[in-house]
Amino acid sequence: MPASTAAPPKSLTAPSAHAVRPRGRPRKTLQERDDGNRRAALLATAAALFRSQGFAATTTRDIAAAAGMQSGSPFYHFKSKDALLFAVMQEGMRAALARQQTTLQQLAGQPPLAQLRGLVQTHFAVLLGPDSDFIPVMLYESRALNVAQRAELAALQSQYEALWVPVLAALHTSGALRAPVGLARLLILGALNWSVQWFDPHKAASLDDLSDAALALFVGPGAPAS
Amino acid sequence: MPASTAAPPKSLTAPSAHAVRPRGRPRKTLQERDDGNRRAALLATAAALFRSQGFAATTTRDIAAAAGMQSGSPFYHFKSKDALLFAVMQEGMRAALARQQTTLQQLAGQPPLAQLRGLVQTHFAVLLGPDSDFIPVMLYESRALNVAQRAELAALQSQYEALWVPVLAALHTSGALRAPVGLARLLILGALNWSVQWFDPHKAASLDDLSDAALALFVGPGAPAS
DNA sequence: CCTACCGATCGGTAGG
DNA sequence: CCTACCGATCGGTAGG
Repeated sequence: MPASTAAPPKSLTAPSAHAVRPRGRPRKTLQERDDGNRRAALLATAAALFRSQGFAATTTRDIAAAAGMQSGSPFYHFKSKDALLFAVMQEGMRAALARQQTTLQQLAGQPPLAQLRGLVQTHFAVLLGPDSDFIPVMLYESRALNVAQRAELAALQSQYEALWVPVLAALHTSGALRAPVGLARLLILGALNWSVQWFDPHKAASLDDLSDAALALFVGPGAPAS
Repeated sequence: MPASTAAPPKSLTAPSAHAVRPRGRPRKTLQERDDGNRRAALLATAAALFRSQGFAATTTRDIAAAAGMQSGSPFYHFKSKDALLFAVMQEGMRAALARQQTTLQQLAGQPPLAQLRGLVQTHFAVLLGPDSDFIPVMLYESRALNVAQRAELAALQSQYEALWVPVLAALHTSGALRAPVGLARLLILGALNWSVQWFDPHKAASLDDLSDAALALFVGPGAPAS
C-alpha cells in the first residue's frame, strides 16, 4: 500500500532529541510501511535467540536489542513474549509443512524408498539448513506454551507426521522397514530431530551424508528401490 | 512482602534479653541434621522440576517449597542454582554410566546383537524408568552450564558413548548395521533420547516393546543373533 | 536450616 | 516505535 507521505527511509541514525517526524499520522504510515519487515525481523531474531539460549533464558530486551529496537518495542508487534514464541513456532511449522508437501508432490509415483529419502532430506534441511532456527525452537521449547497454543500447534504437527505414515507403511509392507509403523515414525523422527544437538556444518558430514546414513540405518537393503 | 514492621529492635543492650521468638520446633530438629538425606531430596526434587519446567523457568523457591524448605535453604546445600543443576546432571550421568557398565559385564561374551539389546534396554530404563529425571535434565538443559561444567560432563558423556562403539562396530562389520558407526551412534542415541518427548508409561508400549522396536529398526535381520 | 532482606532484572504498559 | 516507568519476582546473603 503506497504511503501518502514520503517518509524518509528508516535509518539507523541515533535518535536525537529533536528528530523531525512527518506530520499527519506518522504512526499509521510507519506501521504500514515497516510492520511486515520489522515483524519478520523480530521473528527471526527471536528464533535465533530462543534456539541458542532457550525461551525462558532469553529476555525481551535481548530480542529488542538484537533487532535494533528499544526494550519496549517488541510489544508493539507482539502482545507478549509468549505470543512471540508461538508465532515463531507457527511460522516454522507452516513453512516445514509446505516444504514437505512440495517434496512429496515432486516424488509422486516414485517408490516409497525414494519418497522416504526425500522426506529425510527435507527434514534435515528444515532442521539444519539456512534459516533453520524456527523448527528447533518448536521442538525444544514447546513446554513454554499454554494449552490452547499447544493444541493449535499439535494440529500442524499431526499433519506433518501424517505425511510420513503412508511412506513408512509401504516400506513396512515390503519388509524394508521392520519396526511397527507407529514406533518407527517416532524413533526415526527422534533420530533426525536430535541432530540439532550435535550437527556442526563446519566439520561434520554434509546434510546428504546424514540423509544417506539415516536411510541406511532405518531401511534394510532387502527391499529393492523400485 | 507483608508489612511485618514494628519488630522489636534487636537487643542492642543486654545479651540476656529474652528471646523474642518462642523456642522449639519439635517437628524437624533431628531429621534436618541429616545432611545427606536433605541434599539427596533436594537433588531429586530439583531434577523433577527441571525436567518438567526447564531450568530457567524453575525458581529456587519452587525447589525449596517442593522439598519442604524455606526459600533460602537450598543455598545451605548448594552454592548456587547453577551448582544444583550441575549436581543433578553429574549424579545422573554417573548412575547411568554405572548401570551400562553392569549391563555390559553381564553380557560379556554374548553376541553383539544381544549386547546392543542390553544397551538399548538399559538406556530406555535410565530415560523412562523410575527415578528417571536426572538424565533427561542433562540431555535437555545443558545449555545452562558454564564452560567448565560442560567440559566435566563431556568427559562422562564420552565414556558413556564409548561403551556403544565396539558393539556397533562389530554389528557394522557383520553387516547387521549398515550406517557408518559414528553417525549410527548419533542417530541411534537420538532416536532413544527423543523418547523422553513422547513416551507415556500409562498408555504407550512398554519399555521392552520400545527396545524391540528400536532393535528391529536399526539392525537388519540378516545377522543371526548368535 | 530459617528469617528477613537486598539489588538486579524482567515482562509489560502509558503516552506520545 | 521510543521514553520512562512500575510491580513482581528472582538468586542470593547475613546472621542466627
